[in-house]
Amino acid sequence: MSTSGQSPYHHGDLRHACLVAALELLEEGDETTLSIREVARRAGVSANAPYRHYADKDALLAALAVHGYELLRKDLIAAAAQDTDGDLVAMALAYVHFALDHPAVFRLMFGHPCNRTRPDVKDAANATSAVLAEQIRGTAPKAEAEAFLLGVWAIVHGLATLILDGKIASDKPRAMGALVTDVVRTMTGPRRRR
Amino acid sequence: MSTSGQSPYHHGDLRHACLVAALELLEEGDETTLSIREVARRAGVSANAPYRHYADKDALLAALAVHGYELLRKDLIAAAAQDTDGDLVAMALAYVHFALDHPAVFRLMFGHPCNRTRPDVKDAANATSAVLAEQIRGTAPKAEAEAFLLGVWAIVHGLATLILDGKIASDKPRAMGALVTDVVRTMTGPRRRR
DNA sequence: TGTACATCAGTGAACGCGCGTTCACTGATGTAC
DNA sequence: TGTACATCAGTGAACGCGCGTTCACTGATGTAC
Repeated sequence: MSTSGQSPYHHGDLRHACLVAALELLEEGDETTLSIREVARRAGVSANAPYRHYADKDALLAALAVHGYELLRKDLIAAAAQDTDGDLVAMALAYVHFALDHPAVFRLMFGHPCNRTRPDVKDAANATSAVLAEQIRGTAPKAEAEAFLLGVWAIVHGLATLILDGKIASDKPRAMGALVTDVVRTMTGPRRRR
Repeated sequence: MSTSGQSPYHHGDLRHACLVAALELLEEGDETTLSIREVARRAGVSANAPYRHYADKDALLAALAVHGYELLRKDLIAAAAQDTDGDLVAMALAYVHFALDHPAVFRLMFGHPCNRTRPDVKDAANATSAVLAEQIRGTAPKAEAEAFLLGVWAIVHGLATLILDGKIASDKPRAMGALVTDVVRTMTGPRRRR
């Protein structure tokens, strides 16, 4: 495997290059602008070369989703280390920031059918939500552990998607981070005057 | 405008028929299976007839989104009447049920670019979230009204999308409705032992 | 160290497909007189 | 009540497009002897 030479007939690591190109495409637009042909173009390779490494388009999408779940999982683990006991703010921020940083990947990860059909994607998804679940359970009131877990997940996921879809405006001087912090504190903190 | 006759050259209400056909298509699959040509086929009309009523495909999608927002708004208003003071369960259930009953429309309403570009869609979206906001504000603790509003919206929207995307399993005997009720009560009710 | 050969990772051309959209057109409708 | 005509709402054929995917192929690589 040598990458030297003027016109390398062998690419070197086309599998990875395809993944990177596909991620670039997703960052630029949405899932509909992603095609095997464009990925091949970006990788500087003929239109059918990617088929050496991905059985079909679905396989490439699945690989992207798996990659996304791994990234998110790492972010969540790093954030969990910052959250002191009883506080879930750092994790919530990590979740929302991931969505804002990789909108199309995030949508692919949660909306695409490959989540239902591909075992590898399901595994990656489960591994990621396990991190989330463990951290949330650590701060949950004992009697309502299950509902609290789903509630917090729904809050961070809901905030992420609503912001992503422009339903929660950011035209205020207040930053998104402050907003997320506020909401999470309000909904998970001790309830005050009704 | 007569619908009698053996082979009506004039359809009668093709505008509406297109909308209905498009909704059917969305219920059956996802947004990618929706095409002007298929809509025309369903309506029993030539491939370009819909262009009499919708400028282009985007206009049709926008009309679908607007229709979806109006349906959701009506559901929310009906639910609001059922919610006694301080309780948001009926509205939460209405929101989630709408998403489960019309998954593709729901995704279109929140994920599609026409939400950002089409003023009519934005108006419909605002009218719908206004209903939500008014009802939630009525039960919000005074000092945290804004954060509480976003928090509750995030919970219902998060639950809806997570369930829709199969992230929250329904294989337990426990019904989705009970789950949603539980989560909403837990997250909005008085906080107990930590 | 050199060579034959299996294997791997690409190429280039071609396929069929369904799509969005446009064009020139025609059949039906309703209104003015 | 009858007729000319503008207008509306469809038709049918065609366009170009980019796509996913397959095919037979070739250049490069590495390994056995």
